[in-house]
Amino acid sequence: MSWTDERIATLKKMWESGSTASQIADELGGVSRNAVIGKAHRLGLKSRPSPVKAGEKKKAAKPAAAAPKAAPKKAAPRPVAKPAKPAAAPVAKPAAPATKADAVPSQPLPNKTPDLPKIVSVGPGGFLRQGPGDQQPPIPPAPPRRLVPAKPDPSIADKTSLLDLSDKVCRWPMGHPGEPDFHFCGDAVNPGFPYCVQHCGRAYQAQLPRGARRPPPPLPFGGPRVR
DNA sequence: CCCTGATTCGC
DNA sequence: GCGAATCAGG
Repeated sequence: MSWTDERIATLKKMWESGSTASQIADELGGVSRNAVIGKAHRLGLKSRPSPVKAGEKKKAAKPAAAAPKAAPKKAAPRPVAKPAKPAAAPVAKPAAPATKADAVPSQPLPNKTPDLPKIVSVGPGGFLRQGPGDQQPPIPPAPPRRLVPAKPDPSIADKTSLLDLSDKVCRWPMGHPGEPDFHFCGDAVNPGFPYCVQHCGRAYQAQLPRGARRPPPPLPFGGPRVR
């Protein structure tokens, strides 16, 4: 599998939405979790709440890690020494949740929250499912108007692509990412929601108890891909 | 054990 | 550039 524009776009969207690398990899298909992470980093995306780095100690004694490695798998001695690179590239935004001490949920308002981990889930086609409340933050700068350029495939020339999403059009996925005709609904949204009225009906179905749940619920175009 | 992301390094 | 192997925290 190669990293096409579409796949990269999906990767970016999902990564920035807080989807895990596994989810992204699974959605894209044909790539491993590691591949996604590797690509994400190469793209310059970085540092979602990483479990390992979250509890960063002040002491950055990194070299210790390399030592125990010694003989990985191949007996090939690795004289390579990559020692001093301490002040690499600190994140522009200092991590908010340094310790559990913070919290202070004193702001239920959906106002502009600085860096709280956005709770976003990914729907059937890799779209962003967001709470109606926090629709506002995610698309502040209305990007340059693009009337369907950069879309080599004529079959989706008039469709709503991943890049054409705005807070005014329905984000319901039609098809699956990576497929040639993948696009979004694009209808006018139900105000306050990411979807049009019709798709809101699908997106916000009440969750029934497990026992009483209807197995074959309506899903867009066959629902999630089966693998 | 499972999960997560980060990093390294051979390809 | 890619991603498996590896590391490391939860």
